[in-house]
Amino acid sequence: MKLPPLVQAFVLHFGEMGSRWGINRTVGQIYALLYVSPDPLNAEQIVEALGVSRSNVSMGLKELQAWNLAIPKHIPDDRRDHFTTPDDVWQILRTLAEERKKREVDPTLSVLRELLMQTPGNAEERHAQQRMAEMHGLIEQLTTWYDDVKRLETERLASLLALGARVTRLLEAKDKVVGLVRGRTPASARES
Amino acid sequence: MKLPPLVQAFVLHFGEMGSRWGINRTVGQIYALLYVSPDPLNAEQIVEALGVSRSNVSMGLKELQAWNLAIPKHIPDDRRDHFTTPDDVWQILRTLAEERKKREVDPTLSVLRELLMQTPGNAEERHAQQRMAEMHGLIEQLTTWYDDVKRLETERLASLLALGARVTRLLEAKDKVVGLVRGRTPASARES
DNA sequence: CCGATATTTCAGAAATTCCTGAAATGTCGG
DNA sequence: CCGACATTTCAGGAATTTCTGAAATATCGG
Repeated sequence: MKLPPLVQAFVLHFGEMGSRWGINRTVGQIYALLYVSPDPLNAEQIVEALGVSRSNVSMGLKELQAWNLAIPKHIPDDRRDHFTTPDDVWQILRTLAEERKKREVDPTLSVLRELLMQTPGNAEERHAQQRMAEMHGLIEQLTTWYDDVKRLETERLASLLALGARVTRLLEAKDKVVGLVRGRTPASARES
Repeated sequence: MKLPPLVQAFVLHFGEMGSRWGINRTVGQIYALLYVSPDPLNAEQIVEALGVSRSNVSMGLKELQAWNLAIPKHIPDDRRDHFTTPDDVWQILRTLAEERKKREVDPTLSVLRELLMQTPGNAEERHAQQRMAEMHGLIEQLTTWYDDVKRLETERLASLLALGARVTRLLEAKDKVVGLVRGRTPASARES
């Protein structure tokens, strides 16, 4: 691996973290490399930069594409595929959340739903089902919130984050002013 | 493994999902079993229920304790350690978020900080550092938000979620009424 | 259709992670 | 301190995942 020290450190770190994130080292490194590269890279360049096999890069790119974390950029007069990462980090965040939900949450939700349909055979099962219902309720609420938030464009999402928990304090005031808001700005009131 | 069908299905599912969550099958199964059990279980009971080795259970319990997802309950007149999961699912969510942040986010944040301190040697490194700065900014904002929200007690967190993205619409109204709110509720106005 | 180039597939080697049984260690009542 | 029981440690075998090189497939200009 021959890369500028700064880039190399970044790439190696992502390789290491990869395992904690459920992706393998090579995939993490490829992502990191594409992320900091000024221009799209082709597979051969990645091979040279990372010192891994061509086929490994091919598989890694395929996985990154499945995650929507690497996107092919066609370069004129060049048959080879070139790849970048989406450039808006907020978009990346959304993508990551979406994919992780799909892989890590949805299957559990569907299993829980199925198990909650069944009739418990005894007290032990009844208690288990009760606990499953609690978990199901939590996950449903989280995914509902997520579905709600994920459509926000970057700017609003950022300001929502910036507001953070202070929202709840604003909420305390909400009841006091909501009727007033409705009266003055019918358009925004309809949306709330 | 001899368990009521409902429990068994739940336990097996958590075992399968374990790998996607960065924990191993046994740990996932132990957690699931404790989660649905009406009473705390000791290691030997877990061995019987899951059909894995005693030492495996010992290691699994150790890991779950490190995650704060299994807590020892002392049972009078019994030398053996018994374990449960925290019972409030919202608390579990907080714990999970905290631990994942610690393992998956904090190390990256610290690497990024370090790399951003260094002086880039050329245009390529300068660009890389620029991208790292973007990522750093995003993560910082997320963790700030998280630190802000994590202290909320269950009830408020739930209502914050229930509100979801509708908050932003409320925000639009905020500017229009903020002076009014200030006049009526000085405390909440200071915070907005 | 051919030759040149690019990419993918895939069997098995390499690396890593998981799990077990045996031994070591810890803890308690007496 | 001893003996009974409970738990932890850990070396190495088992299982899984990752990676490679070779072969197969795809794509293009001519």
